[in-house]
Amino acid sequence: MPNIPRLTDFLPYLMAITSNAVSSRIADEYRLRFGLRIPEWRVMAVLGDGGSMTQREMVNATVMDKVAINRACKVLEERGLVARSPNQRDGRSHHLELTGEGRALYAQVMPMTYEMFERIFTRIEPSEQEALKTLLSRIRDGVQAIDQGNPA
Amino acid sequence: MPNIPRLTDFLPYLMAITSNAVSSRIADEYRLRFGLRIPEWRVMAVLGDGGSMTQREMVNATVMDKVAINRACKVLEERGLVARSPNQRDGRSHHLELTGEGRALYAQVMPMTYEMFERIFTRIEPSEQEALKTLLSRIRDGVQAIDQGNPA
DNA sequence: CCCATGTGGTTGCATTAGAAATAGTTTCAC
DNA sequence: GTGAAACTATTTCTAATGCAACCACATGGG
Repeated sequence: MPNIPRLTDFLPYLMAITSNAVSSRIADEYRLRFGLRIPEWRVMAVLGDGGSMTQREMVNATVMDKVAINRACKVLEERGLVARSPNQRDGRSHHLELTGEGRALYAQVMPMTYEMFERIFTRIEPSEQEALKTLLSRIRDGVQAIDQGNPA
Repeated sequence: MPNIPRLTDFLPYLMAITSNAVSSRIADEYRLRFGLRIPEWRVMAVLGDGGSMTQREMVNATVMDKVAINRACKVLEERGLVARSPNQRDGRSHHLELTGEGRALYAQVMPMTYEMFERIFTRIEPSEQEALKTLLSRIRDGVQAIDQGNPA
């Protein structure tokens, strides 16, 4: 049986520092070139992909906090990248979508994102990338299985 | 050629949310049972594993910020889990090590850590865990290769 | 219709993380 | 030996993150 793990051999730690390295590398690039932070980029990504949606729908589509979504939307709205329109079905929420300017930026941001990703993951074969995705998904399942037993 | 990635299919995003899920699950457990936060646990882990060392050595041994190390050490010292002793060779720094009480807590914390890890990763075969480690290491290499070209 | 309850969104507050500035110490060239 | 430059640790300041309370509207039961 494996004994007490060294920190530098402990998977949750390795995942944290690796994810952090990747994220902050990409985040620097976004801020530098587009003045976008990660939450704002994520909102643009879901709106660019999914079209018009409410904040709640964005929360469901991502694992982001509703406050993070709200703040990101507010910033993007002030920059004229996102527009709100009333929701007839529910007066509490609005439909949000990219403006023309927003779509123009989206068209710039996404290729850069993909290029950035390719540079970092050049040496990782596509098959390995797929394997990693399913592995990560299974790990999330493992966490969730425990959360079921120990609801916060 | 793959086109613009969906957020929910974008590896850096998946890594971030997965790592976050794992970390916060473990962090809750630490805080609940031992009143330790992640940085404090990490310091205990390296001291428990490596014996006496300076803060700078801890910074090198982990990827943690020097401020985070310093704050964690201060908290642990105030709780009597870690002790400082002067460094004859260099008056700027101290040697830090676990006290008896610190080692006692370490002996409790580490098995719990490992048990927690096993619960989350039950369904991930040891061979897959190893594969994941090397994959993460290669991804870090990829980030570093870019940082070389674009020094901050 | 009216009240109780639930939900989307917003704001405020506390916690955390990191960058920049500071103090004290060492090292090295001269 | 002295002064400049570099380094360890610490403090301070600012930005980011997440939680909890809150408001406005919606829904369902009486």
